Amino acid sequence: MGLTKTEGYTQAQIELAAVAKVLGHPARIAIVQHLLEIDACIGNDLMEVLPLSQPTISRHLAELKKVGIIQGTIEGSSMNYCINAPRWLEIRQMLGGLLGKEPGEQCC
Amino acid sequence: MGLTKTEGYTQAQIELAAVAKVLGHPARIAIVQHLLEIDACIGNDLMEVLPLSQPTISRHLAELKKVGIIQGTIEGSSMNYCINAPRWLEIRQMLGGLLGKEPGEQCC
DNA sequence: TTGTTATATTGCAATATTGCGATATTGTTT
DNA sequence: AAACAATATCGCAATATTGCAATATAACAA
Repeated sequence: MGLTKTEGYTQAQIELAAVAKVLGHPARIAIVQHLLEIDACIGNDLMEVLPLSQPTISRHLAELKKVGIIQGTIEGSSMNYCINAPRWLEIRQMLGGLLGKEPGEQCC
Repeated sequence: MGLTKTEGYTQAQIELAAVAKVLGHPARIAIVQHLLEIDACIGNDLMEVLPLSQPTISRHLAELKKVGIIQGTIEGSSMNYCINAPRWLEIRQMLGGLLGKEPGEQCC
């Protein structure tokens, strides 16, 4: 099918998975790391950072934007992408909530 | 293509993405949460927790195992899956290292 | 041995993802 | 206006993912 079932899960589980999924690609990890590093970024800079073509980078940026990790504003004829700070803190909470749980004793 | 390029990224980026990717599905999120909750788990319990068939659950378990999030030991005729504690702490470090970075001033 | 239980694997169909070249689109410059 | 720059979208091909039914496998029970 290729289509993920959404019935039977909590909204929190679905959203957590959606965020993790978007982070599940090295190019998007690299983009996020780069943005966190330099605080602001014009999209084309990424052509020198990533081993991908311009259209492909554009798509990865769109995916990151879809779940709110980054936001972009128009800056003349170029785009100004950066981390969406409030959302980033939200994601930290969400993922942190999962990661923070203790695995307990080794049982098997 | 459908095939993710791996050249041009650091090993850390590739591994981080691989872990995030596996967490990028609500069923696998639910499995991990459930395992963290009850500390141990026999695979078939999941049939009552997830809205999925037995073969599909088995595949999700296999994916979680592939990146080391869970481990399974044979317990008679059933499986005993649980969180791989040392690996879990490793993953917490990896993902935490990314999430912990401050997004800085809102720039756009 | 035969049946039962628990899990894994196979085979398939449907959809999703990834990547790029070509082409829009939009703003800027000359 | 015409050329240029930066980014987005389209169209395509190749591969990946998801899900289930059917089947295999393995341990246990009667």
